[in-house]
Amino acid sequence: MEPHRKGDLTEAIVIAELKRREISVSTPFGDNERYDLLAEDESGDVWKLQVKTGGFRDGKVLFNGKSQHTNASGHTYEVYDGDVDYFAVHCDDVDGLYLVPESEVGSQMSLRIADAKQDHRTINWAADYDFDERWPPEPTPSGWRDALIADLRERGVDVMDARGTNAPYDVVLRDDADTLYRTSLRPGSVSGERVCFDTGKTRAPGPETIDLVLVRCRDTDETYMIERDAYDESISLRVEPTRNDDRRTNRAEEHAFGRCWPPARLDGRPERTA
DNA sequence: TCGACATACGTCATCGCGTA
DNA sequence: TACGCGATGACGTATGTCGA
Repeated sequence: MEPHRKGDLTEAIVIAELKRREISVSTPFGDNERYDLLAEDESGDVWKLQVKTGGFRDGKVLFNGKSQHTNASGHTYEVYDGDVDYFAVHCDDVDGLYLVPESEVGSQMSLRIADAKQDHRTINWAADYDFDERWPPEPTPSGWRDALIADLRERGVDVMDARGTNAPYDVVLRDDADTLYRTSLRPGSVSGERVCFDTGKTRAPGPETIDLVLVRCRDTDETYMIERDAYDESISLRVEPTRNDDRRTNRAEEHAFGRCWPPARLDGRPERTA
């Protein structure tokens, strides 16, 4: 099978495997993201997965931890380097699904299934990376949600935590004028010069239930604020200016929380006061 | 319309290094 | 010294965008 189709087939298989385990899966729109899937665990954390086809050779499942591009000077290779959280590796030959942290993968990795002729401490045993053993992943050590809420309170923002309720938002923010804002909190990262985050469309918290989205970007160490009705299904915030500046371009710096808070009165909404 | 260049994908070979 | 892993890079494929 031609490689590109094989990659698509593996992606389809992984999606099916995740759905079979009742894991919520989203796929990025278009072909411009470095990750293949977004998977959400039971706690609501969203993980960027890069699907890889594993080849079975010499008792090992082999896969590459880099992407390859072609440019004028020939082929170039790029490691994911934080652009994804985990590799979801599927090997058709052994019908195995493995979850490997991006940080543990260099340009290539092999997961040993068969016994080696020689015991070696560098051997990566496939059983240690079995998907069912590894899912759900460990929460991010920083506890980005708590850190974000603490940061907001440090800025003097009144934050009411809505976790544990059935509310479609994570927190409610109150400004100095006692106006309340139903707010969704999202982790974000920089990919392709844009701040990427799960826009939440899979869980359908639209403008009718959410006023603001706060994105905590680990790469820029910045919190961005977006009014929910500023986009329909998705929005991207450019970290670097484009060559041809366009007024439609959403610049990340213009959404920095410190610059945007408190929000302008949301048009067409009844004023909500405490 | 077409070529250049960009985004992806997997396979394979070779080499260096660490370890038993 | 043999073995095993990881790094590197050449090679093949498909598809989309953009400008001449």
